[in-house]
Amino acid sequence: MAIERRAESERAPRYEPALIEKKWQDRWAADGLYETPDDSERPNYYFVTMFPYPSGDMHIGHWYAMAPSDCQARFTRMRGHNVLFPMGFDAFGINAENAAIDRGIHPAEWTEKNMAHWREQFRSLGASIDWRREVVTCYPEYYRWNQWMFLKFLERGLAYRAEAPVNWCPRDETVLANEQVINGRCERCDTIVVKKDLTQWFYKITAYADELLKFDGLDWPERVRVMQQNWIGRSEGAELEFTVEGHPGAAIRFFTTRPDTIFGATFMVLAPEHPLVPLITAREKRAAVEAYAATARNESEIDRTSAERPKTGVDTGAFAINVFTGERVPIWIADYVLASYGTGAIMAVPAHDERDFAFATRYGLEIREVVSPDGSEHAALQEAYTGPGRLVRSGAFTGLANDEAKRKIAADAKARGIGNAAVTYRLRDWLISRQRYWGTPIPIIYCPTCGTVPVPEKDLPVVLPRDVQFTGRGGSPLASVAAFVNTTCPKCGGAAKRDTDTMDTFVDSSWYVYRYPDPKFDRFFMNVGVAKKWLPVRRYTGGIEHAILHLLYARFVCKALRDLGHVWFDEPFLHLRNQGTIVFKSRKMSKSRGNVVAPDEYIARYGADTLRLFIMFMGPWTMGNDWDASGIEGTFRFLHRVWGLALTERASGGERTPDLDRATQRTIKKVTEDLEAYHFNTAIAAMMELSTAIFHASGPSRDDATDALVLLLAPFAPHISEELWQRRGGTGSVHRQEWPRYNDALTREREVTLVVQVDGRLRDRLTAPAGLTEQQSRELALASERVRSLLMERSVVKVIVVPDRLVSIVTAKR
RNA sequence: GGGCGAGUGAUGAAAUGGCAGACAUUCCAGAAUUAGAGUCUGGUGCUCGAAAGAGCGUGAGGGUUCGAAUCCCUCCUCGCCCA
Repeated sequence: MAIERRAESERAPRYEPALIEKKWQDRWAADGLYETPDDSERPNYYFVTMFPYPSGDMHIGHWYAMAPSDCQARFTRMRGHNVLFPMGFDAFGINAENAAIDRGIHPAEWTEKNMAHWREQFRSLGASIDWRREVVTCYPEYYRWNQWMFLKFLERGLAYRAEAPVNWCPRDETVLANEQVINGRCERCDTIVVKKDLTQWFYKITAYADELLKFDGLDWPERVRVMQQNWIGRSEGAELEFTVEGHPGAAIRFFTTRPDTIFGATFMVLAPEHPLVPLITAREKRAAVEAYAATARNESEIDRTSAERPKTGVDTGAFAINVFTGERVPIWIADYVLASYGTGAIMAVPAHDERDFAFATRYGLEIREVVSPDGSEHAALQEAYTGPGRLVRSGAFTGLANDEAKRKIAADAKARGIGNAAVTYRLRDWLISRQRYWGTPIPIIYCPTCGTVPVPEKDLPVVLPRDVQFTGRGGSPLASVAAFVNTTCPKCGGAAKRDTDTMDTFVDSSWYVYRYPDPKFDRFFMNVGVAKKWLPVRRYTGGIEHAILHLLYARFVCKALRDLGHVWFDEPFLHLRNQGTIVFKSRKMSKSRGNVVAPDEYIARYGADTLRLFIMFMGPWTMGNDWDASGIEGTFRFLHRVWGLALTERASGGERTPDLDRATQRTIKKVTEDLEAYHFNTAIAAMMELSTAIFHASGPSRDDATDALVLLLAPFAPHISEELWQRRGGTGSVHRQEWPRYNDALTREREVTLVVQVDGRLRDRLTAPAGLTEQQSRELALASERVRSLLMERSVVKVIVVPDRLVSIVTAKR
C-alpha cells in the first residue's frame, strides 16, 4: 500500500500554488471568463459586495469580506445563473486628503495608485469580478450624477440649506453627520466632537422616516433591521405648550411621549441653550443660569446624557402654567436636556420618568404620582413608575387607563388649542456638507443679487479643481481656489461665488449599484435599458459596521429616486447578509492602530486558495473572529490531499463502493445547503471528510467522488480546482460547469446506530438496518443484553422511539 | 440603564430538543526514513480503573421534558448597537 502511494506521488507533480494561481488568473482575464453578458439563456442575478475605500492595502479583513462573497458568486453561477459580480472604488474620502497634507501627494494620484494596487490584489485573491463594469466615484463622469441628484432633490424639497448646531471634528475640520459620531468621537480619527453652528446642506431623509421603518419583502438580518429601527426611533405622543407667567408672548413648546402624565408635570426643564432662557430668567438668577449654561455648552452630549452622572441644573426663577392643573410650575435648566433633540424643552414628570425623578429628588421638587399600577393613590414613591396603570390625581381623567388617557389628553389639548398628537423621530436630516477638498463639489452658486442659485444641469459636472493648497487648516480648501470660487451667476450673469463645500462620501456610495450595469453611460446616472436587466440587487453582502450608515442612506436615495420617477423598485437590496468583524489582538484592524495583517506572506507560503479556504473555515462568517493563522496548515494539507487524490490515475473498471457513493451524495447535499446558509466552515469540513473517504477507496466510486469534490471545491478554491479539472480531462473551465446534483434517496445510510437510553441515560448503541418501524426498534432495544440486565428489578413504563436514531425506555421500580 | 448577540476541550469550532466535542490546530505514541521535513496510522474533555466499564462535564443556579449545549426563569462575563 505504502509503496503504491509513493509511486503515485512520483507520477503526479507536487501541488505548488505559486505555479498555478498566477497562470489561471492570467488565463481567466484573457478569456474574459468573468465578463458577464447582459443577455444570456440563464437568468440574470445581480450580486454585489460592498466596494472598498481604497486606502492603504487590502488586508485580511478585506479578504474576510471578499473571499466568501466571491465563493457565493461562483456557487450561484454554477447553479445556473448569469451572475453579475462587479467591483469598484469608493474613491473620495478624507484619507486621500490627509496623505496630501502629510506627504504632499495629490489625492488623485494617491487614489489612483491605491486603486491600481487594489485591482491587483483582487486578482491575486482569484475574485470573479467583471472589471469592465468598474465604478470609481472620484471621476467626474460619476460624481456629476451626485450633483444632478442634488439638483433634483433641491427641486423636490429633499435638499435644503439651514443653520444648525452641527457635529464638528476639530482635527479633520469638518462637519460630521450624527451617524458618524461614535461615542462622542469622530468616526474617522477618534477626536472628541464639538458643537458648532454652521449653515449647511441637508438631505431630507426624515421625509421617509416611516417608510424606512418598513422592511416588507426584504430578506435582511433581524439585527440590522432592529438597528435601523432604533436609529430612526419613532415615538408617538403629543406636542404641547405651556405659557410662561409674566411673558405673554412666550410659550414653551415641548414634545412628550406621555401626555397621560401631564397632571404630574411639576416642573419644566429647558436646555441651557434654549432661546427663551435669557428672556425669562429672573434677574436674581441670571448669574447662576449664565454660568451653568456656559459650562454645559462645553460638555459633550455623551457626558450630558450619561445615566450614571448625577443630574444637575439651576432654577431660572420663572414659572410656566400647567394648563391642565392650572398650577405654576418652576422652570429649570439642566444639561440632560439637549437643544438638538425635539424642541429643547421637556415637561418633567418625576413620578413617571427616571431622569426627572433623579432630578426632583436632588433639588427637592414635588413628585406627584398620577399613574398607579393598582388604580389607588400612593403616598411617596421610592422610584419612578414607568409601567402601565390607571390615572389618579388627574382631574376629569382620573380612573382612565393610561393608554386611553394618552389619546384623550392629546385630543383635549388640541381642543384647547395648546397642542396636537404628534410623532417624533430620533432620525435627523442627513447633513451632507463637508469642509473638505476630496469630494463632490456642491453645485450651488451664491449671487449677491439672485441669492442661492443652483448650477444649471447643462453646466454639470462642476469639476473639482486640481490645483489646491493642502494645509489641513481652516475649513474648505476650495475656498482658497479663486478660479473655482469666482464665477458668474447663471441667472443674471453677474459676478458670483460657488459653494466651496463638498458632499459627504456616503452620497457617493448611496447609489453606485445603479451605475455598475453600464458605468460609462453618459446621458443619465444609469442606463435604464441595461439596468432593468439587473436591478434591484438580488444579493448584497458587506460588513456589519454599515448596518446603519450606508444602508440607510442607500435606502433613502432609492426611495427618493423612485419618487422622482427614475427607479422602479422600493428597495435597492433584496437580500442582505453581513460578515462579522475580523479583529487582531482584540481590536479592529486598521492602519492607524497599526494592527493590520497583510495577506502577502500567506499567499507566498500557502497560496490564495489556502488562504481563502482558511478564512472560510475559521468559524461562522456572520460572527467574525480574532485573527489567528495557526490553523492554516490544516487547510493547506487538505488541498495537498485533494491534489494527490485528483491526480491518481482513473480506475479501469472494478466494483462500486456503495458507502462512498452515499458519502458523495451526502457531501453534495451538505455543501449545497451550507452554502445557501453561508455556513462555509461546515461545508469545508464536509469536503474534508469526503476527501478522507476517497483516500481509503478505489474504483469507479472513487473517481466519481473525486469528480464531485473538484466541482464542490471550485467556488472555495478556484485555482486548484481549475488546474485539477483540466488535468483530469475536463472540458471548458471548471467555473463554467454545472453544480453537482444529488439524489436525496441516495444520501440515506443503509445502517444506522440506534442509541438506547434507559431513564435518560445512554446504555447501549445498536447497529440496525435503516428504516425499522417503531415496533421493531422497540423490540430490538428491549432485547439488548445490557437493557435486559437493567430491567431485572424494574418494569417498563413507557418507550419513546425516534426512528433510526434512538429508543428511550422509561422504567419504574417494581 | 435598555435592545440584540455570544459564553462548549489547550485553541478555532460542530451539534438548535435525541450518541456533546464533527472538521481542523496543538500535543503524544507508532509506521516509513541515515536523518529531518512531508506523509500515513492510532490517541488527545475531566475523574476512578490494568481493562471492560462507571461517574462527571457545554459561564453559575433553578425549571420544563422520557431526554436540554439547544426551550423557560434568575444571575454573571464578554461583544455590538442605543441611551
